[in-house]
Amino acid sequence: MSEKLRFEEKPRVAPVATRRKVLEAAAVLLDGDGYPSVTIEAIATNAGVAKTTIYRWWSSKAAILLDLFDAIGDERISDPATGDFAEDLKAYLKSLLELMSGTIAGEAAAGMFAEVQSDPVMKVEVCAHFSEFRQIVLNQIVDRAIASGTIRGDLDRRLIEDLIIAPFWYRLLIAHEPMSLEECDAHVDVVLTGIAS
Amino acid sequence: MSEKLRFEEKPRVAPVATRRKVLEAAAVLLDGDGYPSVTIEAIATNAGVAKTTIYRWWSSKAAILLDLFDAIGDERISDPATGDFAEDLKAYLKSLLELMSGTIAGEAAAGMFAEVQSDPVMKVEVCAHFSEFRQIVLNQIVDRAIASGTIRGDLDRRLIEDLIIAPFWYRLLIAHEPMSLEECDAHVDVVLTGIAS
DNA sequence: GATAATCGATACGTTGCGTATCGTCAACAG
DNA sequence: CTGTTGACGATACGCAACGTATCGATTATC
Repeated sequence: MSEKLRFEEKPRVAPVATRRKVLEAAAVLLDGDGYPSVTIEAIATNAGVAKTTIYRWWSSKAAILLDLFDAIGDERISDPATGDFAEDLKAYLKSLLELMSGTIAGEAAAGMFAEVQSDPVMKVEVCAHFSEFRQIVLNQIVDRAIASGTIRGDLDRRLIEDLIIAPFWYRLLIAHEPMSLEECDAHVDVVLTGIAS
Repeated sequence: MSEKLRFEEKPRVAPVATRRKVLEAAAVLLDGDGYPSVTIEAIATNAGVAKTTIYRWWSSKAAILLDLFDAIGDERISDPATGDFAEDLKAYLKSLLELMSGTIAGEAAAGMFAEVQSDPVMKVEVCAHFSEFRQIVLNQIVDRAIASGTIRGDLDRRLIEDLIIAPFWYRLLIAHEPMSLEECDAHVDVVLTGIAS
């Protein structure tokens, strides 16, 4: 004890087996009867896990959905790096579309945002997490385009990235009519050239 | 009874006094302690109205929020018609911003979308309503711009309008960091010219 | 083989939703 | 003036889900 006290980092995450059972049960429910059927009690039952166990490792339903969202999305969106900015963006949007429409990640996101409206603490966490999630790859793509002079360097980064990505989430989470693959392409083209004649 | 039976249209809306009391109470709650405090029972208490009365006229909390959203937004967004497309768009976005950030309309919208995640029936209604709401004025502005040749006529209408409006809603409802007035201007400019060098 | 962490089961209190019942009150028509 | 109708308030339910507490059993780890 010659050193300062070490507050050892306890593993504040669920044991893998438990986490796997819980997230899988949540995914099955979400995929089956949709978001309304995703309740803590249903998850517990379907996972063959006690409700108390869930509350030991997750603070709320939003936390579970966020965890699930991450588990699905992790390492599924990679940088296309085709060498062409437009192609990169199109590939990026399409892989995002595939993930969000082809899996339950989209519904997890929708449920997540619904949940945090009544939970200020998780709200900032989810928003921060979501923002980070969206930026990891997009940032790299935009970085290259700015460095190579493909796109204007005088614009605010956020403005650019929102312009690219906002319609995607808007269609998915608000309009509930996800973009099609063709619309992804068309969207990228018009973002580049603008709508003016 | 020589005529066909007439199924007279009963007035399926609440009497004005009741509606006013309920929506006002909902607004006060939303403005005060935020969305989590907006419960049917709290609305009833604050409005000095019995819960049964509320259920007589509204099918769910989402219906109340939708009604409130309309009541606030109705006739508050007018067509600027300045003669200049960019100016029209900027004025439009700013008045929308003022409405959504300066009143509780934004929070009503957020609560509305959270609510309908667990209510498939209201979900389509809210989405349709919301889509209509957003288009009334924007459509006119875009119409004029296409007619006058200010913007390209070869683009999909939805693509154009989503590009304009999606970042606004994305920032407001998902990122929970509404655009600033300056960002509205900058956004319109870049939508027109694109981000390419 | 002891200690600690994790777990399942169960019970509990609470909130909020949505329904049912019933007596009251006001408007309005005959 | 009286009867009918429509809206209302009060109250009581039943129910689902949340989140907490307790406690004995199980597993892992040293």
